Amino acid sequence: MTVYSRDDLAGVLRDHAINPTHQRIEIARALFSGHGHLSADQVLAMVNDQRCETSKATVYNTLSLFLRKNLIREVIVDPNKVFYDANTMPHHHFYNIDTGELTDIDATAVSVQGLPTLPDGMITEGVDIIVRIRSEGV
Amino acid sequence: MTVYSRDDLAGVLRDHAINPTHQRIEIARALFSGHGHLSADQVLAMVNDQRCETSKATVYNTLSLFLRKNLIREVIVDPNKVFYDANTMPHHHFYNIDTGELTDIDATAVSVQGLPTLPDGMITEGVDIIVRIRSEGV
DNA sequence: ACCTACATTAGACACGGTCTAAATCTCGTA
DNA sequence: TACGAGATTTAGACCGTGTCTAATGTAGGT
Repeated sequence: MTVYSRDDLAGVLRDHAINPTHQRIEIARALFSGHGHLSADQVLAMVNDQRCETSKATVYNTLSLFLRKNLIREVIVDPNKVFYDANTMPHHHFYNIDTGELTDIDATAVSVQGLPTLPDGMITEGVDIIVRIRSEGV
Repeated sequence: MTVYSRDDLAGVLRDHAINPTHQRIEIARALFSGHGHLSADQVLAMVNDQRCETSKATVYNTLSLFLRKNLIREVIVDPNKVFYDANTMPHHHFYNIDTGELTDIDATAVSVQGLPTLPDGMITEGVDIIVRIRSEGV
């Protein structure tokens, strides 16, 4: 797990054609800090622990900007919260039903067979596999 | 696609140890009407088109009751809405990003290889595969 | 310094979903 | 038929995530 300086992050943002402002760098810091999968309110909390105060609107704006620029991924597993994932390598997820915890599964080893062909004119945007797990004997 | 009478549905509910009340039968009718995947508010709208008016609370109560009794399944693909699926056979989904439309994929033909072993003491509750698709050239 | 386009902000708002406390229904028992 | 207990339904208040708006701040080019 790499740790990025604020300058590194500015570079990463520029590489994705994103104007690196203070707020965006702090939000990127939170996402790339290795805390795994964060929801918008967790990002907001982390950023506001630091020096640079940021508003809710900016966090939401920035997350959808990062998403559009393929800097992060959206993970939809919880009915009332979206998680954001700084890992853009192809991968899937374990989802612990009891704790809500998400764990990555490297996709290079995983293969899916037997999917039907797509309807005409449709293309695949991505395949998400979610393995829902829980503790034995609950 | 089978069509159920209200009496059939009452039987289905009883088979799942659910007391078949008027409201529950109407909600089951909506879910099993072949409209595919419905959100809570769609169910509410369909039920209130019929004779028997039903409150929002009852729809939510009933949906989670049906879920607990394995009469229906929950499909989580849309960030701001849960869909309910009367098809409890093992299956996966195509999700049309543009229209929000969900289509079933029979799971009997699909196989997944290369998933890592679970952490100790954990068991798999289910594997969901979502193939996100969209129209070519958007 | 000025202009323009972009970025940020507070706070109101929308909406899916939950909770509560009261009303109503069901059904066995007498 | 009347009763009571427990299950069910209900309106409406409430909560949390996420969006929108309109005003303000900021950066870069001339």
